[in-house]
Amino acid sequence: MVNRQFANAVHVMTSLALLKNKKTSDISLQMNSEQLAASANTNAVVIRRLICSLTQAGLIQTTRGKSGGVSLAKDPNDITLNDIYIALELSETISHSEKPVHKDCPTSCSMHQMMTAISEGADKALGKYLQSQKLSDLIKKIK
Amino acid sequence: MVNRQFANAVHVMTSLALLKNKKTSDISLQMNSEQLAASANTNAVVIRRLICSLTQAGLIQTTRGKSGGVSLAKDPNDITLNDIYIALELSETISHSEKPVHKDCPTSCSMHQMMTAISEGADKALGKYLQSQKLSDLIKKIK
DNA sequence: TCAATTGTAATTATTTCTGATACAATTTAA
DNA sequence: TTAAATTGTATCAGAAATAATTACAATTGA
Repeated sequence: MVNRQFANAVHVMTSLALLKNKKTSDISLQMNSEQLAASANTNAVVIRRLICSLTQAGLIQTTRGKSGGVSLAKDPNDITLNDIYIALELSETISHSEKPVHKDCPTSCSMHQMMTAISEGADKALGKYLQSQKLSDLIKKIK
Repeated sequence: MVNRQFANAVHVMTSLALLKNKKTSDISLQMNSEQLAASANTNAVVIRRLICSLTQAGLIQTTRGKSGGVSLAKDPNDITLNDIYIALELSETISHSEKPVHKDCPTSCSMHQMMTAISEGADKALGKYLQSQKLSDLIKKIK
């Protein structure tokens, strides 16, 4: 139940990676947020917000102003899904309540700490998997 | 970003497991939805909804009517967090859009299939971790 | 200087999740 | 046999999270 941001970010990165691999011409290997939004069937601002996160993480480069746009900053072979996931700074995979505990209930008193540990373990497991998925491998499956 | 259901279900199972381990008396080793709701600081109906899922999965037993309630159906040593997770039949960990694709865009055309594969991999990784966490181990950490 | 673009704030709309009320079905206990 | 307590479930209301939209400042190339 990770939200759509991640899927959209993967979409953006995939598009840019495919573009980077097109060595056939000298066209500027960048796309703008409108094009990316059209491809991902969402709004350009949604894409631009993702772009900010991905830029800060060093995964893409952006240029502002006229004829600006976005391009991949690294080789697809050096980018994993975990890099993308981390870039978005999403909240923990397994959420749990911050509600007050019942001090006379051992379970209630221990749950928060317990769920934090479980959540960390889950994040770690998820991260390990995502780290095994290179962007370069993903784009091989396209067309 | 798995929703609170899972945390609440773990809470319920933990409470019941602790109760089952109390061998000190012959009191009926069951709790009702009101007690569980109080412990988890939520509504009794929320708990009853979880109870239904957990019962159908064979993890707990419920008895209806006066002096009814809920008790653990198996040994905590034979229950993992994955059993609980599966019981809830939550949607996939990584969600992605069902929106129409742009047929002239290779990325758009491939994304759904790609994200489905990624999501399955993530679910599998998460499941493997959750399977390693036994309820019996969790309750050892309490008090 | 103008047009195109990113960056970002603010607002609205939509979706998802939780909480609450109500009541039928069941079953025990008095 | 009747009353009370409980699960099971439907339905609605409210809250919270997410996504979409509008608007505009900042930037930069042509």
